[in-house]
Amino acid sequence: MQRIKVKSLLSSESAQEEVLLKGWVRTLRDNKAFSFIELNDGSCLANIQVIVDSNLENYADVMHLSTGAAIAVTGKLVESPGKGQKWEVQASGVELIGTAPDDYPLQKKRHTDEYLRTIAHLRPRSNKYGAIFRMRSALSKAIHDFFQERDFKWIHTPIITGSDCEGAGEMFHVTTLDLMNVPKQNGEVNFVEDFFGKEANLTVSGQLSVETFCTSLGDVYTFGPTFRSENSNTSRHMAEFWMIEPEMAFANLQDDMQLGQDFIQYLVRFTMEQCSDDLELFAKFVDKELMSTLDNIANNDFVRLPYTEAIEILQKSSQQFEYEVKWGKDLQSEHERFLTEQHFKQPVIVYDYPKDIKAFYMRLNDDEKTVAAMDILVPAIGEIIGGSQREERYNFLTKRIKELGFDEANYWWYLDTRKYGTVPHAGFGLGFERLLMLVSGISNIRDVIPFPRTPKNLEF
RNA sequence: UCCCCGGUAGCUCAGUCGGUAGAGCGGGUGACUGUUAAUCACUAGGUCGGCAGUUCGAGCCUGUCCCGGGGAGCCA
Repeated sequence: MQRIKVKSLLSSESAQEEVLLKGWVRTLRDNKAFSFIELNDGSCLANIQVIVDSNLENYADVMHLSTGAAIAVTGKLVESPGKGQKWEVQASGVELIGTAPDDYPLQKKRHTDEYLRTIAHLRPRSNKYGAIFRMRSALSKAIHDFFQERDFKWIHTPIITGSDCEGAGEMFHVTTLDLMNVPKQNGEVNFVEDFFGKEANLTVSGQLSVETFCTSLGDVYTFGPTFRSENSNTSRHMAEFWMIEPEMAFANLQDDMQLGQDFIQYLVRFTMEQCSDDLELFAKFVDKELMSTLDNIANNDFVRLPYTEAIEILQKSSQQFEYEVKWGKDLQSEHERFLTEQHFKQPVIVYDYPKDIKAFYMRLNDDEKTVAAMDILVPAIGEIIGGSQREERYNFLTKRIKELGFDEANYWWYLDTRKYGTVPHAGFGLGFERLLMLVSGISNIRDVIPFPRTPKNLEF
C-alpha cells in the first residue's frame, strides 16, 4: 500500500477504506478503551486524529507512545463524530518506527523562541517553525516564478570571490593556509602561497558579477547565500543570509522602483493565496495585525519620495529624534520608522540620495550632488530593498573609483562592461529573510532561517 | 562594538528584611468508553549561569567573565 500524506488525506472528498500514513506523534490522549493520536507528517500545519481501539494486539505499546515518536498507521478514513475535525483515521494497525524517550525537548505547550533556538534541529517539529519553513520553501519557488515569468535569467554568481567590492561589508576569508604557520612577506600575509594564489573571500554581494551578465543576457537575477562578517547583534542581521539581486538592462531608476514594488506585492499576494493555513497561524499567534499589514502592502502603490523631501518632512515633524536630521546624512532607523509607521503608514521608496553616503557604482544625477539610488522601507522592518541605477558612463565611473581611492586595476572586468556596449541598467538587493519576516510577522531574523549564523554562534 | 534588562526544576516563572527553595506545565505511575494543549489522584526532579569577594550565614550584596533578550551603529 502506498503512503498518503496528511495534507492529501485532510482534503479528501470522501471516506476511504484503507490508507497508510506515516509521521510523528504530536500529542496522545488515552484511556483504557481507546487512544487519540494527533499525527503530523510535515506536509501541512494540521494534524490528523487517529483513533486506536484497545482491542488492537499491540495496544499496550500504543498507550506508551510519547510525543515525538515516529509511527506508521494503517486504517480507514472516516468522518469524525467528534467536534473540531472533519476526518479521522480509525486504525487497524500501528507500527512503531522510532521511539522518543521522555526527555524529548518539545512539550505540548508553547515554548519561547529563545529556547527553541537552542534546539534548532528540532524546532521545525513545532507548529510555528514548521509553518515558517514551509513558507520559506514556497516563497523560494515564487521568487523564481516571478522572474522567470518576466523572462529574467537566473545567474549562479560565485560564492568565493577574489574581488574587493568596497563598502559592501566586512568579509570572511577563505584560505587553506596553515593558521599556525602563516607565510609572510614584508610583514604581510603572503597570499601567493594560498590556494588561489591571492586573497579570497566569501561573497558579500553578487551584484558586480550579475551586472556583467546583464550586459549579455539582458534581464537577470541571482538568488543565493551571502556572507558578512560584521559584528552585528540585532534582530535583523546574520553572518549568512540569502539575497535576491535582479539586474535589468536598458532600465532606469523608475523601472527599478516599479520592479521592486511589483516583486514585493507579488510575493505578499502569493503568500496570502498559497500559504493561507500557515499564514493564519502567524496572524493568530505572532502578529495580530499581520493581515491588515499585508493587505495594505498588496493593494496600494508605494509612496515615492525623493531623499530631499524626506528630510523636509522629518525636519517639519514635531517628533523628537535622537539623531540629527540634516541633508547629506543618512536616514537612521528612527527616521525610517517615522516615515513608514507614522507619517505614511505604508511602504515608502526613498530615492535620489546624496552621493557621498552611497556606493561608488550608483549613477550620478544631473545635479551632481545626488545619485540614482533607492531604498524601499517597510513598517517594522525598515530597509528591505536597496537598489540603484548603475553608473554606465565609463568616465564617470573611473572618476568615482579614483575619488574614493580604490585601485582601478581591481575593477578591470567590471569596467569592461562600460567600455564595450555599455547600457543604462538598474537593479536591487532584497534580503530573503527580511521578506520572510515581513510576511510572517516574525520579529527576529534568526527565526526564519533553519540554522542562523550570528557572532559567537555556530551550533548545528 | 555601545547602552539597558535578564539567567532559579525538563519548560515558563515566583522567591518578602541576607537565615540552605516554590508553583504551573511537562515527565513517571494509576483511574477514566469520544478526547481536542482532556480531566482526576499520587510521585520523582535543583552545583539558584561560572569564578572570586563581603558576611557567622548569599538565590538575594560587590567585582568579573560567559550566555540570552531589547535598543543603537553597520546593512539586506
